[in-house]
Amino acid sequence: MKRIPKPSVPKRAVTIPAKEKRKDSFFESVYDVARLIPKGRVTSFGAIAAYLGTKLSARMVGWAMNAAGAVYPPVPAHRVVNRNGMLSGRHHFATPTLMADLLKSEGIKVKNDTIVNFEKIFWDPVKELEPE
DNA sequence: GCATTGACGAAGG
DNA sequence: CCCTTCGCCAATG
Repeated sequence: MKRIPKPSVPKRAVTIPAKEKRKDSFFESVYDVARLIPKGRVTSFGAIAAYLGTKLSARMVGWAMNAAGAVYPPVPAHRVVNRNGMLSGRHHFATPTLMADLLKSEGIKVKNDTIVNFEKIFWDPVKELEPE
């Protein structure tokens, strides 16, 4: 059992626009969207950030993902890659190959640490998920 | 408390 | 077209 390096889950909401008070914290929103990613599909940090209205803070999404492995329920962080479709976060998994392996298990082809047909399986929360 | 970094992204040179 | 810089916000040193 590997010890999780502390969730460091922020108790406070980040600088989300007040109208987006749907979640208590920015991280929570990120996890929620990430869990909504259909199997065999992937999305990018920027897409999630854009859905949350903080597209300029795409880095925060990545940071949230870092803590994602410590939250519950587990977040399929392996389905989240950068805008390039590269497995930028694979190095943060238990093993460098875990992320690619998980993606392959879902039918996603990974070539040279990059998702094949990234644009085809790209899942954009802004498009797929309609604002209430 | 200030400086640096970070699973990003868009813009500028 | 490739490389560099800025922005964003939070965490860590």
